[in-house]
Amino acid sequence: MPELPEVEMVVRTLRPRLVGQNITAVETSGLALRRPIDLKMLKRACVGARVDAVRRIGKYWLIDLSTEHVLLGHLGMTGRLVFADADAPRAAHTHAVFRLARGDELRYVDPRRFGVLRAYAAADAAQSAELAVLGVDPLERGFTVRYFADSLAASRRDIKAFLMDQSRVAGLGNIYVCEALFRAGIAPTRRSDRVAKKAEALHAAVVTVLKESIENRGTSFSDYVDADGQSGGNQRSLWVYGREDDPCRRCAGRIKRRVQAGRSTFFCPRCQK
DNA sequence: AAACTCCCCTGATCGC
DNA sequence: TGCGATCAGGGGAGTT
Repeated sequence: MPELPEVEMVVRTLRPRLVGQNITAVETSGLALRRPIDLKMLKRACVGARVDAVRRIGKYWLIDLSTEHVLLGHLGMTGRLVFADADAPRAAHTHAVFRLARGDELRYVDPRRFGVLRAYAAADAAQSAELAVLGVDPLERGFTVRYFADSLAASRRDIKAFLMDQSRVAGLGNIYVCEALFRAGIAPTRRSDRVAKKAEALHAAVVTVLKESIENRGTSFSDYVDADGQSGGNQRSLWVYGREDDPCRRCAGRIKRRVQAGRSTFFCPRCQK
């Protein structure tokens, strides 16, 4: 579910409600996410900690704690972070609860349990299994046209698979890959090293598609909400994703769907070459 | 290096 | 109305 813009919205809505707050206790459901949750490590990091900062790298959210630890999470397909009063009933599939000294709780809810929730010593986080493999975040300074063009030139995979690969560009998922390729006018099956000439246009398309979605508070198909419980509005601005057989908004031709790397790709055969 | 297949898990939807 | 098949915005492991 959540790709870079949705995680960015979660981080932005967490920040004012969480920074400066103190965590007094942590609980978990006992069920594993993608991997089992290490409750001992979560407690070591969180109990008695003050939240110093909330940030994002790719699709990961990070909470910096005064204990010199970092809480790191990924929302998978269906993960949510929600605030609730401590005595409010817990939603089904609540797998972690962080009690705040203020009296309320931050809860991690994830029906499909494809998410990640881990704590690291602050000095170790960047070298963690999750973060060490990530490429450049497309909204950071390091995402230059040069970096992107060189990276494209070095790959013979199709451009859809390339853009989905978090070790190249960290944060794009199925929706924004489809949208960025449409915006740049590039067919999803083109070989990466052969779109190098269009690297600048594709680079701009990636950045624009992400920024526009953030302005629209992210894309909500079914379950995505930010930490205030708000749905996004970007689903109304999509050009191709989820629009199989609908008319292209640019040329009025028919939007097609094909399966690539195990996932649906939506594209306009007339607008994307 | 990259493509495949299968896997993790729940829930919504669709065709019969 | 019920029921199974299929699909979903995520990633990873193991195999060619």
